[in-house]
Amino acid sequence: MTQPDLTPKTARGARTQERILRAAEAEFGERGYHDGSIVGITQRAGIGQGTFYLYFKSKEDVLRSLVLYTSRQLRRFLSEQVIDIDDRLEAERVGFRAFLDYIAEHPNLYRIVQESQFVDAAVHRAYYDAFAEGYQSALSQAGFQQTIRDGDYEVWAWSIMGIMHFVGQRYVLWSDDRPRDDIVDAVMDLMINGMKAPGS
Amino acid sequence: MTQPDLTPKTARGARTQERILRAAEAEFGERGYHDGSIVGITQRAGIGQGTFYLYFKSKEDVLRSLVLYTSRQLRRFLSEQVIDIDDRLEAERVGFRAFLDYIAEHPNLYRIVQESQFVDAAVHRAYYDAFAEGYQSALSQAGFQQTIRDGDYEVWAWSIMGIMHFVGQRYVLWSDDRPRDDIVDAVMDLMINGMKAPGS
DNA sequence: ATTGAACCTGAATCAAGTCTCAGGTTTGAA
DNA sequence: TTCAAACCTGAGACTTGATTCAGGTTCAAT
Repeated sequence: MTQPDLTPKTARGARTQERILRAAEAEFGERGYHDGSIVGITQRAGIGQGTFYLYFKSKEDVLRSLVLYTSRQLRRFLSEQVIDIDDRLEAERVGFRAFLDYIAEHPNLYRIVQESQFVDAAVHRAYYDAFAEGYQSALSQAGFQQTIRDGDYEVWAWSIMGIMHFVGQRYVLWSDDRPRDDIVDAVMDLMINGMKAPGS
Repeated sequence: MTQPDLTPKTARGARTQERILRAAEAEFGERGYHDGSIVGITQRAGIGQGTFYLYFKSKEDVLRSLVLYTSRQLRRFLSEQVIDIDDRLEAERVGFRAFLDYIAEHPNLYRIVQESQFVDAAVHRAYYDAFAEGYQSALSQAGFQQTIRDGDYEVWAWSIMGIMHFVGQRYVLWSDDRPRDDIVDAVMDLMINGMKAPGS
């Protein structure tokens, strides 16, 4: 009843686990979670089917791993891009641009995160909670320094994530017919200045 | 090779088709599209399995029907709520509130629309394109009347949809620990005034 | 009362795909 | 060189569920 330890013990094992992860990213990204198969993953990885189960408990388990991986990688990437920008609004612009570039570069990972909502809702929610928390504290900091207005930063954080998600979906994943810079400008204009007419 | 006509010819048939649709809404909403089954749908509807195929080509087909149904119903509902409000910003507030109330009332339908992304991407995208178009033309109208600032209304429309989606997901579907009015106020504050600090 | 189009049934068919397992190979520390 | 832990294999046991179909029922028009 004690489940075996699935951690690779040698460099060879670590390499194989990594190949499985990359193969699963391609398989799920291209065919979706349900149509994607273990056979497909192991073939892409160039290993036997049984090998998959040396490193992952199940099909669901590898999806979870991919979501956690994406969460860490994307948050690290965004914070790296923004680390030495003092102005919050400028950081917002750079971060938004970096996000669009990331999903353009990793559409499969991004799709997998979305689909995880219907496979393991908890891991999907944890992904967004982690982002929201980071955003909210960045906004609080900026508010304290008077870089931005006072406001309900928790709700704002979720609003900003919503904008990023939908705009990224529409203008990067579905079609990239418009220059990314224009998109970023339009969004920043809305987020910074709002919709209110000048004389009112 | 000519596929049969699946339209109900009598009131009885129409009633049965409607029961299937409602049963599928519950089944897919509660168990998800993939875990949901035709057996489950037909049992909820109180009919035989074969009857399902008198009115729907396949499992996918009934999902498509539900998405189209939701698209029409939600857009009708929102435009009804907003029809005699002249001020666009006030209309925005009322529309947003109505949207939150709708998904609180119909979480299953809303989940199904989301999941359709991974079953029939075209119908999912059409759902959002229809909304975006409506939004964009409402914003253009308001811009013409100087109710709102000039801007990239297409990108703004997708931004607003993103906010509605994420905020609805977080504060209605995942948890309703905060009063809906507060949420609406916080979002409207951001959308109307932006984040910019007063003296800058 | 008759009739045929519309409607309904659910057991059987059939395809897919996850996960296990018994047996074989590789590796590196002693 | 030895040997035990780690690693790898892939056929097949097993489950699940969408869809079909041959046969039965309802109902409204004649």
